[in-house]
Amino acid sequence: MDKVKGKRGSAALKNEITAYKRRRILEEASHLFFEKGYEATALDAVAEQLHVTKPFIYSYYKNKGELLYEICQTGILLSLNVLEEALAVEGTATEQLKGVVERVARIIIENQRYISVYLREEKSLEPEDARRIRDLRHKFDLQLSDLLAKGKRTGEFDVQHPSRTAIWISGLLSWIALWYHDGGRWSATEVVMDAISTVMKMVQPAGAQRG
Amino acid sequence: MDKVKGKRGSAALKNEITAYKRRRILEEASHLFFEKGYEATALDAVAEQLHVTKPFIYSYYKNKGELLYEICQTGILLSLNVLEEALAVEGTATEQLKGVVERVARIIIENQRYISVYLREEKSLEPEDARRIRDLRHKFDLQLSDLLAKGKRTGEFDVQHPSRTAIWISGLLSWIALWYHDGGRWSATEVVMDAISTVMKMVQPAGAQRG
DNA sequence: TAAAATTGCTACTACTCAGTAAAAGTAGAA
DNA sequence: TTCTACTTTTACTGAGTAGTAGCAATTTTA
Repeated sequence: MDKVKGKRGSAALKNEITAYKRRRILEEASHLFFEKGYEATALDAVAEQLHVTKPFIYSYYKNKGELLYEICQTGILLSLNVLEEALAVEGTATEQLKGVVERVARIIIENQRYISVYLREEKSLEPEDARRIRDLRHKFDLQLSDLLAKGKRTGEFDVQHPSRTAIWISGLLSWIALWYHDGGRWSATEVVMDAISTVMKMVQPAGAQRG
Repeated sequence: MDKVKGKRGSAALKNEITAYKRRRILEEASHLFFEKGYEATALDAVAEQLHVTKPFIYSYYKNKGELLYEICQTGILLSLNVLEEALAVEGTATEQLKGVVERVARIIIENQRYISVYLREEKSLEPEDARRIRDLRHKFDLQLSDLLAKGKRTGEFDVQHPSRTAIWISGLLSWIALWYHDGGRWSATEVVMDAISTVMKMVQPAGAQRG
């Protein structure tokens, strides 16, 4: 009767397998979009990486645009999730901000391809998809802004305009995705540490440096 | 005998006209590349904007890639030129850095389309072109780094690692091109002022804030 | 083992677009 | 007007690729 029937339980497994295939397609697509750009990457090339054919991809994704949408969404959701994770840790605004920058910077380095595809290919998204992504981005900036406002109230931070400062900070973090590269002049840890101290300088009040 | 002959002087005028046509093509191309992306923009569309045809463009540019190269180059050269202009003004490291950030931020807002096409479409450049652009970019970061090192020597700045800080600053400036938009929440002047104070906070030593 | 359902592939269409050959148009010189 | 040189267009080719119809292979169910 039900679409999800048969030996109960095997339907769940099947869903897992379908989800796995979708994840693998997304993963290879993100690599190629990152390396060659969205428009310049043919789905045949993505299929080849997976040792399957193009119609295989079309039976898991509606079209090329959906693939791009999910990559962009993955990038921003990963960041948003660790931001919320860091905010859930009890502590002063200073401690929380350090936690946010550390975790987000790390997740950006580890998932660079998702974030930079998002930053570079926003214009290739369908308008409706672009709006949804922008909303997520906005949510990120808003939570960061709230944290800055909290630190301002407690006197920990000196920021005249939390929402504008939040944009600079989220810009600094995004920027990592655009220039970092493995085996470059600086290690991931150095970059993360430097991001933390740079952000703290941006918000610390006079006479409070060296923390 | 000479390629440049005929009524002497008219050759110069002709060169000016050719240069003007090239500039106009570049300008329209930069608008479309900015709005729709490089790969997604057909040269027929660029030609249409200019009320000419595609072969017209091909008689002033060798191919589509050359157009992209010149757009990217324009973006970085504009920034590099105002940086050098600001450095030529006598003053303390603090004064010079403020001058640099103000001018570069302004030029980035005014020429947003060139800079953001450069940031987004670097992967679409021919390898050789990409290298040349990277060299210009590197020159920018290096001069900024030298300024920070100078301020460090005089005790005006507190930066442990000038070349890394230079990258954060040039990232902050580039970031403007990616999110600023006319008629948005903040005016160009507000953004420029905020960029200056944010950068100064990043480099100012303890107890020196509010300058 | 046979029927049914699912999954993936072969082979294709329809279209877009970079780049070009060659003709047509235009302006100045004689 | 006619020759010459240059500028711009018309009309085309060829390559690449998003997306699909329908078949083949495999697995599941009975």
